[in-house]
Amino acid sequence: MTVQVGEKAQTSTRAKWKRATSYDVAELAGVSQSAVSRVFQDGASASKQMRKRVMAAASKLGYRPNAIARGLITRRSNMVAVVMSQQTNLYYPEVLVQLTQRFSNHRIRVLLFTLKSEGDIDSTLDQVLQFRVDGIVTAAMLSGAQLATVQEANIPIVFYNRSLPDIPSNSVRCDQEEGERWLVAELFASGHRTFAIVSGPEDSSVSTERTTGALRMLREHGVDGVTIATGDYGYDSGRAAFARIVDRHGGPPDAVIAANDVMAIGCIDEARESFGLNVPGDVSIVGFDGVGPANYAAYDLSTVRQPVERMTEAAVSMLIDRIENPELSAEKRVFSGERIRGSSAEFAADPG
Amino acid sequence: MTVQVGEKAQTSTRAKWKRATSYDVAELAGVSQSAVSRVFQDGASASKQMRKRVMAAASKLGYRPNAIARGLITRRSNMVAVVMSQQTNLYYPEVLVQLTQRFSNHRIRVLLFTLKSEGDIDSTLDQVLQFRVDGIVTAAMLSGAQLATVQEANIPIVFYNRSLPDIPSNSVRCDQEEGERWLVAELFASGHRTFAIVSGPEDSSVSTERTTGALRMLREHGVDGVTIATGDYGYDSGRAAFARIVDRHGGPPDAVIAANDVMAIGCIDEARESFGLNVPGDVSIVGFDGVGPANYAAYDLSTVRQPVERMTEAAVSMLIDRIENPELSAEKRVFSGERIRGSSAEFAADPG
DNA sequence: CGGCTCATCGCATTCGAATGCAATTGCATG
DNA sequence: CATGCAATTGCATTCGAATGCGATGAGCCG
Repeated sequence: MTVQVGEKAQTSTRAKWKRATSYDVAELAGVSQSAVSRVFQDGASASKQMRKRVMAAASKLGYRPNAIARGLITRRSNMVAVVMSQQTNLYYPEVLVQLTQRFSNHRIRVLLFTLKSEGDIDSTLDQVLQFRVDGIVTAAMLSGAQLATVQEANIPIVFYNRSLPDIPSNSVRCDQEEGERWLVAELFASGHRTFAIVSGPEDSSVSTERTTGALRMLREHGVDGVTIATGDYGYDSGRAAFARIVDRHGGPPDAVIAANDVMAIGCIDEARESFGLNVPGDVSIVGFDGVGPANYAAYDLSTVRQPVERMTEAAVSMLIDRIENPELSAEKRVFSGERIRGSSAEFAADPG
Repeated sequence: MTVQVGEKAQTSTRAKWKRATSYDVAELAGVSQSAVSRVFQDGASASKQMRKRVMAAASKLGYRPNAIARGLITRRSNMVAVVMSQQTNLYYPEVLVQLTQRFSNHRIRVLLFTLKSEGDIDSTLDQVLQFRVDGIVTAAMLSGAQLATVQEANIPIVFYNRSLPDIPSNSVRCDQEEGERWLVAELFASGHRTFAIVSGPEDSSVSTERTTGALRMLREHGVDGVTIATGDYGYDSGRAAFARIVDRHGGPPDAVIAANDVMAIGCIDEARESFGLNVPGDVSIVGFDGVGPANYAAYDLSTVRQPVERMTEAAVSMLIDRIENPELSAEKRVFSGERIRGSSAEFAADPG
């Protein structure tokens, strides 16, 4: 091992390979290690002069409490796991940003786990458990056995935008079905009679909820034989889906219901560019989510916006409650989406 | 403390408030704790039958090695910090997703830190250091003092899309200036003579690089008196900026150079909707990044795409190299952006 | 059959901070 | 001045896994 000092500017005079510990600080300050520990805690008792001496020594050594060691003894890592499928973050980055910042306000850090698709949670879950996170927010579905594993480990968990029916578990979600029902109702009320649906990936529970919600409402209105094309939530898949729909349907339907905004935008572009159709004149197109591009003037989607602010706030406070109060019983919070009447679909005039 | 058992279904017969430790497993298996530890390590020596006995006991107890405790003794947390400004993730979620997945392939987890703007790193950096991460990828600028702090703590750090001139540090970035110079060159070659720039937030170093890059090239072509409007990388700010530009310029310039795609899209919509202008007939608009919406048919931006795949791959492997090999000297990797000739700007015909 | 090597295993210690308990001090009160 | 109470402080232990070292045993060779 070559001794290589002085190459880099050492701000401090002590060239240290090891980071300073509370013992080092204690020694320099001439106090006990416990004292150092207490100075760096919130509610601990330490005199003013003690604080001063310790802080002086600490800053001289560049000491920072070791969160790992602290976590070991306190059994609190101050980390939560956020589990997301790739899509969730790609098409809804606000969710992650807001979760992170809200947790951070509570001095909690986010350990991020992303999944290629909602399928491969198993190995991920194992990792989550190994890191002894204080809690979990998951935007991916878990099987009953997986949930049991988590509960056995006594780790509070909050489901984001999914919920396990009949199982007591904490969840925060947007009412996908209600949103779809409104969209369908508006479309139907304004005269649309033939419909097509662009669904998301098969393993996306959100897509399933939206699709079945729309289908159910359509059936209630006596609409059957709805063409369904599957996409992957991406723009290109939306365009391809629209083309397939026209093909299978033998022309454009009155309305296309896409499982998210990005695919809806894809549909609009395909309708306009490849088929020379007028949106919403020839075909109405609606989406779901209320993401940024839905507002772009070229699209101005009719959609349902998820109240991300309130949902993330709810998820964070719910999880923190469960962390501090493990015996709290389960709770499910369901938010209605915000109904947005854009110009991508012909809706009846706003009654309001 | 009320004893409250049986409320929830306990899958296992042992109602445990504490998670199983390696000692518990050792006891049940009738071996030493060291043996358990070794079975759960990669390169450690343990006989086949030992493995079997220990694994049996472990799975019976639902044992999982405690990554926190392991991190304390090995001085490796197997976590890296990813520091991002809000914008980076909102307008470029791929970066985070890819970093996370690539690290995860190396059994490394991502601890996420988001900043409202690039300004408030100080408090964040302190947190990063407390968690004893093995390394840092930062998409936010650090001051010299901050970098010194990190280096003193012996934590490898890789800058993503920023670099400190004259300071040896690891960085991976896209050549913003080169990209802007190409855009300007194309615009100039195709006859544009009056220009405006929509810059990003003042504290975004990426925006600064792009803006000054464009300005420099313009000046080299003898163009002066360029109108500059400031945005915040968001769509609405792009629209507002365009309006201000027209106002100050007394009509639309030949070309608008936006610091990112989203603002470029905002400019296009404002030009078309509010001013009835033709893009690119009346005004050419270019962006930067190559994000998803840049491809939408309604916009089809001329832009420079960042090679995110290669950049994240480079950042991850560079950081891991430094973690495993701390004495490696600094390295800067600069990638050229991919030049995209969309239809949002009138470019001379592709020579290729 | 003796001696040797090598794989395997257990013992004891270590990582760095938190905390219960006891000792000490300071301060106010009677 | 004696007593009581509360605030500080230090000692010793604890959290859970990793690891150097020595002990044991198996297997191999001569």
